[in-house]
Amino acid sequence: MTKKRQAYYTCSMEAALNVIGGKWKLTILNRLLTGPKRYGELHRSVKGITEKMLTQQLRELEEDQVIARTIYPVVPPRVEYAFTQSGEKLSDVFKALEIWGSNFQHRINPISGNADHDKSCYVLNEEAQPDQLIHNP
Amino acid sequence: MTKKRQAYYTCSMEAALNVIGGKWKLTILNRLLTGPKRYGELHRSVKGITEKMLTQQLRELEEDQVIARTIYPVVPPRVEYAFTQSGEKLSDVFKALEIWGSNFQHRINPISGNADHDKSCYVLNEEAQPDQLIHNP
DNA sequence: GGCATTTCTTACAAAAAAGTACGTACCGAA
DNA sequence: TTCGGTACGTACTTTTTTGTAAGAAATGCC
Repeated sequence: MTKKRQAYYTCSMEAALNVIGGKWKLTILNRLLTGPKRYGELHRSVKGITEKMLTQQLRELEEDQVIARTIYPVVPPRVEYAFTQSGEKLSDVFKALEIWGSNFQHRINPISGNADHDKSCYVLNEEAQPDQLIHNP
Repeated sequence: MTKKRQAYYTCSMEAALNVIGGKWKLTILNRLLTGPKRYGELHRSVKGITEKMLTQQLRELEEDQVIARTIYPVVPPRVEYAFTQSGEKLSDVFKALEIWGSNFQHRINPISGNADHDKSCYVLNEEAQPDQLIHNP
């Protein structure tokens, strides 16, 4: 999402989605939930992402003040990314998303457990119980 | 988002984002928060959206069982869209998004009030107070 | 000097999403 | 018989996003 990155929205939710949207943003932020991470760690952790994409998404998140970038003046370079105060507040959104998404998954695909669930993904402690199947009347 | 619409995800959040993501989804769902809406109503309400996009997004939301489509066999046709049970649960996510997005907006652009705020947007009753500005140390 | 390590850039190509423009069906009313 | 209103569908173009591949800087170590 090299998105327009406009500063004005007609709706707060759209603003939020612009920050969170994009193919890798949630996954990256997810990794940061367990604490600050180095560029390389993120790169290994978010599997499939290219360096270009990682850098780009991190820049955007930084621009949106969701994460902060700390450069240690060493060689080879060491750069760490961590949530800002504002970014940490996103955890509420994450929790809601996680709960709903979990239910959604169970509904769409009730058989498969979490067989191929990404272990490095943030998961709620509380068991998010799948709700019953909804049948179209 | 004619997205891949894959059924398996490694992360519930990604699943959720796939349902919610896309340029118009949130806006459309937002409108449905105040009750079932007809196709035409949505078209007028979600300003800027084309009929093709509206139809497409509605189809995807329906496919994901977030909304339900009711056809009344009359002429001219009357079609209504409404949240499913599952879709209604998204309101938690909306609330979290709305709160966070609102704070985000105030932080990014603290001066402008809600001058050009879309009146047909769902807004929380409770005042979402902007948090203080965060300065990069 | 040449190499390794880490964190990025940049130019270019491919894929995905969104937009444009126009067409269709239905049936009652004029 | 043509027209109006509603809810779409479809072919094609444009824009946006993502991916590929390569390079670059800084410095300690062999």
